[in-house]
Amino acid sequence: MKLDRLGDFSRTHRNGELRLSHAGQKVRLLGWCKRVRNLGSLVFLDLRDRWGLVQLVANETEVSPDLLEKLKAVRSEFVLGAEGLVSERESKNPNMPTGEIEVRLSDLKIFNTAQTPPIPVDDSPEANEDLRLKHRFLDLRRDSLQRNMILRSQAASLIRNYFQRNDFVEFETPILGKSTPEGARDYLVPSRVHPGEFYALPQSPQLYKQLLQVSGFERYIQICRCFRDEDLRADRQPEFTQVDVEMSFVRQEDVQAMIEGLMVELSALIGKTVVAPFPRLPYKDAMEWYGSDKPDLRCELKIQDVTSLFDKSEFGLFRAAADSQGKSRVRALFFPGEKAGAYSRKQLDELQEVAKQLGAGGLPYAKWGKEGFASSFKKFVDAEGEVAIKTRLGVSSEGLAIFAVGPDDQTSRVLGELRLRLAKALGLIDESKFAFLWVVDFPLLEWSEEDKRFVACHHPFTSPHPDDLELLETDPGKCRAVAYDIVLNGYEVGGGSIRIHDAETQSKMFRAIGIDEDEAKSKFGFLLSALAFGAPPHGGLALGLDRLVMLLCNCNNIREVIAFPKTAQARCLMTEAPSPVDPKQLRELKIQADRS
RNA sequence: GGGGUUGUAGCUCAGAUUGGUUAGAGUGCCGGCCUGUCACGCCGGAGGUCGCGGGUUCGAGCCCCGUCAGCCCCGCCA
Repeated sequence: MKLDRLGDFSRTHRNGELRLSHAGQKVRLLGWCKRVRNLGSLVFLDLRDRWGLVQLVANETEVSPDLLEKLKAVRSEFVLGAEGLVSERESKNPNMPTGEIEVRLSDLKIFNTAQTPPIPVDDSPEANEDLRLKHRFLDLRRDSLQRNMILRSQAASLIRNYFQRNDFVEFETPILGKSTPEGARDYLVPSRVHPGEFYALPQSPQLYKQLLQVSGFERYIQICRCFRDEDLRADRQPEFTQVDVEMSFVRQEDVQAMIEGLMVELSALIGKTVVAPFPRLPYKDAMEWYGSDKPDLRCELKIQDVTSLFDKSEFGLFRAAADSQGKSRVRALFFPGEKAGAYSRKQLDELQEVAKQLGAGGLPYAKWGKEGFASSFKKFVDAEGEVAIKTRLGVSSEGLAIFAVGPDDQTSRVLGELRLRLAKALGLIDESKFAFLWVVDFPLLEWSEEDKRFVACHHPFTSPHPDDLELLETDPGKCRAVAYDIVLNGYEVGGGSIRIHDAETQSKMFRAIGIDEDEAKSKFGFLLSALAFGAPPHGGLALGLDRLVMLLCNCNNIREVIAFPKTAQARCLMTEAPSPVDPKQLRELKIQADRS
């Protein structure tokens, strides 16, 4: 097919903006053909651009036979230029914004043809994700991804504007950095100039932003790509974007207030009203009530301790917990409602399967439904006992209670997960809500069975809680950190801390996690040295931009807000990265590939 | 590293009870007809390595073993 040249053809309007008020105007439009409807001597064509759709029409009594033939030759996704008169439609379409008008063609340019797309370019039904990723450039033409990418751009712009307004300085820190111990696996980049030596891509610009505080910039912001060579999830990509923030002379509350202001504005971007300050929940309470360090507060149900109800019970499993002096506890969740009370044997079995996979022995339950009281441990519960359970759990009518027994870390895991699943299945989550909260007072350190030492929960630059300083040397596992996560609808969308700003505390911290003086010097010498030259008290946080935008877009997968994401196996199906390289490149780098 | 799940026409899927003739549907695509369509309609047509390899069987889309790929989860992610 002979193509037209763009020449000096340019658009006078955007397709989606034409209205009845434009009637009578001669317009020039650009875009892609969404669909042709050929009625013989009357032909319609929907023309799509970034701003919307408009219907073009040609009628054999009005246009030349050549133009009509040309129009009939157009196929889906051809790239077109159209010239014509905006006219009121004979038959209007109330379902589209431009549905009152159409453009009566006087000229048509075909700038390019297109093969039949391997995936549908409209929104339903959605093609398999591997096909979508392979032809991502087509996938990105779809309305939903166009919307997501545009919202992402708006969010990034809002964020820059917000921090600019608040006197932050935007920085760019090195991508080629130094590999440090602790934390995630690094992506490494070989140095050609220094054979056998490697740069590491940043897991986060943590140390740079702290050093910029030492330099006196006081307020730092960077929207930066970070890299972690760990396995992927629906909300985790090997490269992701962080909104990195750091401030001098601040307390935890100052950082939180600054971020809350931003969240209010970001929420408003999609028409959600949220009220600051957000709830603050100590880590301990989050685990106790919600079984999670990132609870979804769109559902208000709380885990309850019911151990003491069973201190005289015949039910050995629960009785043992009551006798264990806190080593083991019986904890329960009650889901109110008819639907919960009517949970079937089969559904309960499925829940039990989930509980077992999470490490529980089984899933004791009690339910109150149309047939009255039923329970997996009913034979151990008399009428009085049932009343006691109902009173403790706050059961007023129908519903389902599930129980977990064992050490806290296990019962939290089980009940935390089942809380989410059941709340979702039972419609107990208010989907319209944007539920922010801060989880605070995280432990500073946790024991690593693998490494046989304490490791930092957050990172090794996190300040110990001032009240717990002594514990760092006497009982490190009990020491709290001045660290805080911001959680939205059950997703951790950011985390930060007040940092250690003096060399002595920093050395103490390194000691606590088993990094000796020599190692500390060789790995973090620059930091220790900087802290010794008048580092101000400082702290900050980093937001996961991808997750945040994912939630703004009402998606449950981070790939929907990343233009060119990778698969769960960390491949790009479009470019087929990663790939073997030319042996010559390896020789230059003095690297041998071992593909065994 | 482990567990679960999916893979059949360009795309989305069906293919049951028990392994049995020529593997179907919708949509898309190609051709014809059609002056008010907008998920256009009507008529006709083309289109299949049932992911790949091996095995069991007289016979495998279906059963078995292996393998590859997508997705979800655990571990991992300071």
